[in-house]
Amino acid sequence: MKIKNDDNLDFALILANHGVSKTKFRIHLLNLFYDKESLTVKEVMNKFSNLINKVTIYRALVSFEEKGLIHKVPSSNNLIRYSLCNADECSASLHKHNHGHFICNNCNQTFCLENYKSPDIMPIDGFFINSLNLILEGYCKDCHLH
Amino acid sequence: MKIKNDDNLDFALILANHGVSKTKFRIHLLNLFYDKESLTVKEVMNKFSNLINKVTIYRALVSFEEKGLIHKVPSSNNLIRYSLCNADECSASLHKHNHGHFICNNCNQTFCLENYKSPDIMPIDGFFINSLNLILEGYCKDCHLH
DNA sequence: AAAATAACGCAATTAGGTTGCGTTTAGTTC
DNA sequence: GAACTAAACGCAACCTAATTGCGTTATTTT
Repeated sequence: MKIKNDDNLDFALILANHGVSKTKFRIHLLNLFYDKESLTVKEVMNKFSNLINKVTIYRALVSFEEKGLIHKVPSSNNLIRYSLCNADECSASLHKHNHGHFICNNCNQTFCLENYKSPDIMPIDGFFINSLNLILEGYCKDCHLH
Repeated sequence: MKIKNDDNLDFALILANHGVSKTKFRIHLLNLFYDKESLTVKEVMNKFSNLINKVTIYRALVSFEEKGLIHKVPSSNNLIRYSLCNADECSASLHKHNHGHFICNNCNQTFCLENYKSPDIMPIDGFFINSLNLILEGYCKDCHLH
């Protein structure tokens, strides 16, 4: 289950525990990830009303990823998309969700599909698996009628 | 199972049956897809020794996709990647594979993981699903030792 | 509080992907 | 199979996402 930020989490503390600098921007960015299923750089820029330089966003996302806070989500629309790691399923080197994610081909929003279960990760000879993602794509309700 | 081109397939005929022009390039391109699990534009360019203009490749891929010959495969490295449709599982509007695909984060090669089974597609209210992909990422044997 | 380290913003650059248009090739009709 | 139509092709230019370098500012460490 996704943790909501009405749990009154201390985002600065979470950053510290992961060895990430506690700048105002990065605290707010982490907060964002607890609200949204997944985010692209563009979405983050919009959330900050374009007041934050895009380079800063790119570097913060890379830093979060390196420290195991977030992980990339594959998609067909060639945009880098990140999602929050959850302690139950993600480790520093192995990322997964137990459910599928739906990405709208029009508005690019992402939704959790709890009904779609991901298979468990099992080792396979010759492959060093870092992540497992079950990706569904199509159109969400709002975009279907366009 | 993946059909191999030692089945002596008539690629020109397959193109014709899908309403795609049978140019020399497109016949060879389709042939390529029967050899390789999935392809990016870059990989196609290399296969043709950069003799084919990239625009031609992009447009051929879009055409193949529109006519239901290939479909996009999501990945985290923001590259457009296509894979051959198989008649068993893909229709014009709904694409899936019954097994997972492994993408190497280093060499970008793709491998079928038949041991990983994709869940069946089931309709969900408010979502119009076009594709389902089970994506595993990491490093292949060759790239792990770098 | 001072020194060391990392984040930030700006400008410039790279790279994947797209568009317009004139030319060539494939498909169609007689 | 010659003439016409439609689509594919190649080139140049363009767009947008992502990256790099570097001087400045903020954070972390001691």
